[in-house]
Amino acid sequence: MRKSKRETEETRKRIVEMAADEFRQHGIATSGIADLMAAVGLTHGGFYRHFDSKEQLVAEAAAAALDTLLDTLTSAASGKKGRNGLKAALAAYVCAEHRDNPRDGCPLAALGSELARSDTRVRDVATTGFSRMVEILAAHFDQARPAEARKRAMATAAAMIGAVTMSRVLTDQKLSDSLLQAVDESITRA
Amino acid sequence: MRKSKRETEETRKRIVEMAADEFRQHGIATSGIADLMAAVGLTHGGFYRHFDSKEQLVAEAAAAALDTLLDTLTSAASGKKGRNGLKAALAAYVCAEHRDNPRDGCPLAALGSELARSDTRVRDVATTGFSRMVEILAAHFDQARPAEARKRAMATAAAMIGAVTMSRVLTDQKLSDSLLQAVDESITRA
DNA sequence: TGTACATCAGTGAACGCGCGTTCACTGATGTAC
DNA sequence: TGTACATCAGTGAACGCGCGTTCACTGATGTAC
Repeated sequence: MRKSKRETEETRKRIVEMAADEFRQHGIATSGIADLMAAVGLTHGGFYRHFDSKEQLVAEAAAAALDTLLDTLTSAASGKKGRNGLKAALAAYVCAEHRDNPRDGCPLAALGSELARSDTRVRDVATTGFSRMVEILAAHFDQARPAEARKRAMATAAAMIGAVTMSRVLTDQKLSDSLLQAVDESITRA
Repeated sequence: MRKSKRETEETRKRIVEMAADEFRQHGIATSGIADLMAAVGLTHGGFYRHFDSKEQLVAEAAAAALDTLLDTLTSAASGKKGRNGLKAALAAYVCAEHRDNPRDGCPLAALGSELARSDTRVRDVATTGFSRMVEILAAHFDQARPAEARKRAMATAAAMIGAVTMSRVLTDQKLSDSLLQAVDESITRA
């Protein structure tokens, strides 16, 4: 049953990517290894040929999800200067489509409070991801001095993450929609 | 072993309050009924004399935690007018002390992403709590028309919740501190 | 290039464990007369 | 007001279940000669 090196590498990658999806959709503590492996088309026993523990997978899945998010933000803003780049990134993040699809969205919004209680390795990954998100946003506050741009970018990132998280909590759709709109306007205007 | 009505009522209240604390500190899915009852000084079997299910307790604990939060915000801002009331509420919420003590802090910040995946009853409670938080904040945007004040209050609430949530994720203390400061300044300035 | 052997990806049963929930039981409280 | 009985808060054992993790095994892949 042994697989080739290339196949092994690809399987590992598929597990990480499926985990990133499942964790964002169902939460970390509430996603089981057996279900995850079944989703990839394997049995649970093989998991430990690829990872030391669930926690290691969480760290790698968070990193993968953050990479995707940062690519999305970067490409949304690409080719647009200053405020327009920021607006484009906001439109991609603070929107109903993102709210309704946690599975391929931002892991900080989908898992924020769970990440806060995760071990250091996982939180380190999230910290790096958040910093990179701030840098991407800061590049679009180009009329401010770098230190000031970074501060504004941090506040913007927190508002974006809070907006999407809370928009998913609210059971009142109109309220949820208007929250997203309010945050979008608030940042765009600032 | 039967207890008097008054004692029963008090026991029930103690369970709800302990649950509110434990959930905020350790998360909902990761807090067990047995541990919770032991923390209250009882055995787990008695739990179902008071509640139909864990989910019901979650809803009541979330409501209790939100009540406390709203009292805190209200009393922080009390006696201060307009912008000064907002500043006082912000100082109580977007701060290191709140970040470092999830156990008696805001349940939306402590449990946001878990609440987003909770059942409708729990999310209804969170929705009401969020709306009331928005109303408290909106009262301090008194130079704007009511609809506009409400919008700004929603954006402010999202930023506050996002700030505290993310400040708990970050492993870099300086970065965490400066995130709180950036959000505080950003809202105060707006 | 071909052969013999070591490696190891994946399987599926099994591990101990803690979960939410149920239940028979105890004995103090509440109630009906 | 006192007595007899029903109620029910709390106990602790037990339920089925799913969790993360381990392990003996299989057989294809990789490697050494």
